[in-house]
Amino acid sequence: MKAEINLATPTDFSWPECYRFLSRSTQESTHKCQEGSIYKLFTSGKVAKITGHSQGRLTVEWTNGRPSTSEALEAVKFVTEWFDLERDLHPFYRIAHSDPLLNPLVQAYRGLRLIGVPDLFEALSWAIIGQQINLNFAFSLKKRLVERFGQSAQEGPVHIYRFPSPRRIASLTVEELLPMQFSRRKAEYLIGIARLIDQGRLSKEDMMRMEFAEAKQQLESIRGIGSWTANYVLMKSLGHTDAFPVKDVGLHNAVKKRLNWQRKPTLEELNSLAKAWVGWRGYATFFLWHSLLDH
DNA sequence: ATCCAGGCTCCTG
DNA sequence: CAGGAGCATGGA
Repeated sequence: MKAEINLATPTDFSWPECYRFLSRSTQESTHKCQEGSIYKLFTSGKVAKITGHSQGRLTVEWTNGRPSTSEALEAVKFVTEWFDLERDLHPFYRIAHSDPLLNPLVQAYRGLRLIGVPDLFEALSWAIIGQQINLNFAFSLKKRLVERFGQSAQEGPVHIYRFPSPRRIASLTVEELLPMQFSRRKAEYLIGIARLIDQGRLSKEDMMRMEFAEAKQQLESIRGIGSWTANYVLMKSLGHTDAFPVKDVGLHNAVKKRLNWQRKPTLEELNSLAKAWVGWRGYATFFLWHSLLDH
């Protein structure tokens, strides 16, 4: 297996815009952005360097050892889901172009794709960590968890980490998470979900076979997962472009800012705006979130 | 100081 | 069954 793989990118793909989203926090702990490339640690313990190029091309390179066939396939699958490379965005752009709120965003961020969290446990954990608290605090909680319980590898001068496995988190007690400033509730949610996944009672494979409503219902039946978290995960990990976390504060702030309002929109107003986005409400939400990086 | 952050559960009346 | 307290902490 050669140590570099080329992937074709779709027409509507902007590496710089995706990179900008993935660089949004200096506290990010599960990948490293450096000089236009992104480094990611895979299960094998090998680090891949991902770089977008012009001419509709993206490369995945291994810097510390050649990948086996299965490792290469894992990486390709991951990158494809991470950048949503197989999505046909024409219907979304058609909707967005005739929408006063979305049109400026798709013009400005042309080629941005919904950056996912392909691993279901990581997506659920990240959503739970982010409940109620500001994003900076959420990033530092995640960083503590990752640096304490995740695998790591050395890549030049920097350590790079993987999000901890469900098995590792399932083995913890609530008391071990409290000193890291998790609330008791969040620690319980996290460990509970890790156990469900470790026991095989919750899996991405199963969830991917379900219709939206069924998947949402299963998620919401789990302690710690409400409608915001369910929709977040459906959108970021399970590929549902219409999942709509309507209670999201970031979404509220983005809409307020884009419309130049003095107040945040009500849920009724949001649902009303979003009627025009049906089928793509998750994508619309993601573009609105991205707009908060401006200014 | 008070309120709010990419919410949710649980308790109260 | 609607409404509200509590959660952990940092920043405005």
